[in-house]
Amino acid sequence: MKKSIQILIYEDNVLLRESLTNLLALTGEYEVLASFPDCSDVMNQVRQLDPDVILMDIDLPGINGIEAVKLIRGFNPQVQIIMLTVFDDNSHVFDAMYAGANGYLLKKYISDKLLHAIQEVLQGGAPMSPSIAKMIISSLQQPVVAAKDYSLTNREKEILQLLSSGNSFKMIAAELSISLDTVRTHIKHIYDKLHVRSQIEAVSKAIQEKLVK
Amino acid sequence: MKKSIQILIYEDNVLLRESLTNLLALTGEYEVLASFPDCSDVMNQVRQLDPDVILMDIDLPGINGIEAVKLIRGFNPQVQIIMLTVFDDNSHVFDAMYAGANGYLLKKYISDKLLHAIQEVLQGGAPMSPSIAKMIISSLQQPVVAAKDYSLTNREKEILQLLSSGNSFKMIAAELSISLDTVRTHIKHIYDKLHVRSQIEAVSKAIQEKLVK
DNA sequence: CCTAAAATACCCTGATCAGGTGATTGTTTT
DNA sequence: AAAACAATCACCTGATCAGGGTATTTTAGG
Repeated sequence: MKKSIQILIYEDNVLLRESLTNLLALTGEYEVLASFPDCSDVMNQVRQLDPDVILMDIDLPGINGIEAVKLIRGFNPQVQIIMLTVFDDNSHVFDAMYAGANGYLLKKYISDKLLHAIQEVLQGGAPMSPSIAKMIISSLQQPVVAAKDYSLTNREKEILQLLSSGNSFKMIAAELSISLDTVRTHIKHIYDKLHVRSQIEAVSKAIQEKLVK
Repeated sequence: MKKSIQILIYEDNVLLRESLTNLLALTGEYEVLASFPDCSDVMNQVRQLDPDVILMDIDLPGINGIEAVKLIRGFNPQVQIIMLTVFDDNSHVFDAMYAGANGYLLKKYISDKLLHAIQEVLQGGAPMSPSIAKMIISSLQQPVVAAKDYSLTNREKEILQLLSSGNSFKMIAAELSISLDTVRTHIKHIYDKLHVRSQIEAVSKAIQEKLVK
């Protein structure tokens, strides 16, 4: 008989906590090691019980689920963590992702998707509800919008790129095989167009506004 | 009788193209308006046929799927585009996302997930294969992983931050109410620790390695 | 209490950068 | 053909930065 998947649950709602436990127990493939209504002792619990998967509610009293993930990730990079949340809004999801969660499931999809989500994280995937995935996609598509037009010529863009990579005027001149004075002329034009008065401002603005890679 | 969902297919593999068409036709809910082996006339085709959903192979001869998405998004922001790909590696996926695709399906999951994925995009979600979702999550978690330790003191970090925002030494001195020479001393220490020899290199490195916001 | 680290400050010299002015050549646009 | 733009180069002046050394005060740890 193969070893069952060991699971730890953090969920403050008693009914949901018990439903989850029952749901997982019924399958026979999963063993719920324990379930807790809060994360007050999360580090010791995870260390001692050493689960394969953690189901973590985001909205917990005391230490919230996101803080808990940070704590866990501080000493355990491999346990698979699936966040359970009623929020499909912005910041919570991102914070949880940054913290190091592996999957995100809206509570309304739990009955449909939980078992599938657990399988996915164990296979190295990142399960998430469609609307959450949509948020992530949208956030990644934002950079496309950027890149204002300062009417820089190709040569000016090239020089701004080199400057932003840490090259001095002298190095740029050598790199492009042109005179130092020519580099300076281009730099002056760049300053005029970007409305800045020093290399620092130019580089800062160029990187901030994604004028360079 | 409700109107069927109208679909356009771009896929260079003949067998797969026909399988997709048959699979969708069998359900009775979808109507394949047309299917093409390349994107040479994609703009006119999308404009005239005006589909609800487009299935787009990434690896197409001539204009590839990612370029095609950019072209389509140029005039049609609402059509739902699902990318079909054999790649679960790096850049292709990101490029497609930046370009404005709505979902991403690895070809090996097509038979299992295609119908479900179409439903999801039509409901405003973003379907994607678990491994692709994983890539996205990982990319969002990088900022957490980053930030090497150069043993900068808090004051040095503060000054590096101000420098990277475009401030001159003079401005930093004024901002922090310390002497210009003190700023210079801190700067020297920062250069030593980062192994650089100019403000440009320092700022470039600081932003590159996410030492500053 | 004592020490190490951090933050503060000053001086000097040479290198680099900013701003202004002017000029030549070739290409593109009108 | 004329005008506008792009890329190239030069010179001059004053400002800012880099690198070296030295030194005092405050903070944090053992």
